[in-house]
Amino acid sequence: MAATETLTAERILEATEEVLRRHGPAKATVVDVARALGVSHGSVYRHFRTKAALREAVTKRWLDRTSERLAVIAGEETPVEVRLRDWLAALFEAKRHKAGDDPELFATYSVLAEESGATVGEHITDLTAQLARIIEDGAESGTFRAADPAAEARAVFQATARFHDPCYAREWQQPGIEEDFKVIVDLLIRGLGAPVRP
Amino acid sequence: MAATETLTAERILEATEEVLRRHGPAKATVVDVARALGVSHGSVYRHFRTKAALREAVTKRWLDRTSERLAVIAGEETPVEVRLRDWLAALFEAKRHKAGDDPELFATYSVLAEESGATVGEHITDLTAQLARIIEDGAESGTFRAADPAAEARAVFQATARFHDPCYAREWQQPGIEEDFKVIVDLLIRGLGAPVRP
DNA sequence: CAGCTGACAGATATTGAATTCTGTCAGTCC
DNA sequence: GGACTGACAGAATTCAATATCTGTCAGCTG
Repeated sequence: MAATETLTAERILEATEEVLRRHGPAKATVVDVARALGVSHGSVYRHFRTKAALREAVTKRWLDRTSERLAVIAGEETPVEVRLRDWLAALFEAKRHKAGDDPELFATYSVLAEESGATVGEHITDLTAQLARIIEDGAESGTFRAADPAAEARAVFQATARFHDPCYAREWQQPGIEEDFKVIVDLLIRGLGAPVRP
Repeated sequence: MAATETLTAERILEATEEVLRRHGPAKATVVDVARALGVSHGSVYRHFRTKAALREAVTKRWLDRTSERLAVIAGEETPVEVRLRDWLAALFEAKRHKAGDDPELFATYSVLAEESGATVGEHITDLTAQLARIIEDGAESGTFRAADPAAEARAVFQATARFHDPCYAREWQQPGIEEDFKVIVDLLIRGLGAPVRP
């Protein structure tokens, strides 16, 4: 399809996503990607030095989509304790939705993420920075008494790992998980120094 | 060794641990265990209905050893916020020590735990009950204002997963993990209603 | 006769030969 | 001459034959 257009990194990434969706992470080959694009696999290597680099780029695209959506929430003007809660809920909801909607594709991306340690690390740094911004805002407005927003952001992120780390994906569909989420987030927000919600 | 003694479940469990240590979870067979004991593998099946049951029993023994050690701390008479901190630190230290000391054996037991969902579930229920007791004590003494100690115990356990869940084992040796632990535990203890430590 | 053995059927794992894949590059085609 | 092809070497993966393991049970043994 559309073999007439010039071959770009973007088009290769799209084709790679499609091949991964179809074949899964174990069986998706560079030859498959080239075939889907109607080119020889040598051409793919002109844009990505290795198969690992190609997979890493696909992973980055996928992670960035979530980062961008969360950045919107982090930038809102709502009260910080509401904003923090919304942000964490949005992260949880995004992950749970992806995992529940198409478990196979989610498993595929989980494998990719496992491979691409550095890329995932950057993604986590990014998300933690968003959290730190919210906590800083809270410190300025007097809602939180944050001694070290960056450290507390990391703590909040890690303490809620159960609701965003793929290794817990199977638990996201269980009943009662919403309550678990609420109790942990309440504890953390109170720990940051905010008054308890009614 | 000691092939003259009668064959008991206990002796089989010991031999199984040894075989697992030697061969790893993938290659440890019932025949190996029987050979180590100097009996036929049919005899092993007299005490454990299946290989899975045998592995589950080994896993339970291993988990129970940790539970027992932690129960001692949970039962101490120290101030609750100190006791809670000590308990969580002991859990972290126990896991980290096992993982760092003999990574291969730890990986073996992680695989076993993965297989034995029910047994691990009971172990977690047990640990959470210990935590709940500490939080209840804190509520009685007025240090914590616990609305629902059982729920909060689960929350504290899950929020500190990074420091006891085997899926994070590789991070336990990294520098800075101690600080991460402290920030999360501080946040949780403050969230439970305790005053901040100096 | 209670506890154990060892042969057995079906399921699972191992092995090595044959295939497919990755990454390169000299050469082709606009 | 810059983008692309396709043949190639070595690495990684299949696949099927082969071996091992699990779980059972009739019969042995002390």
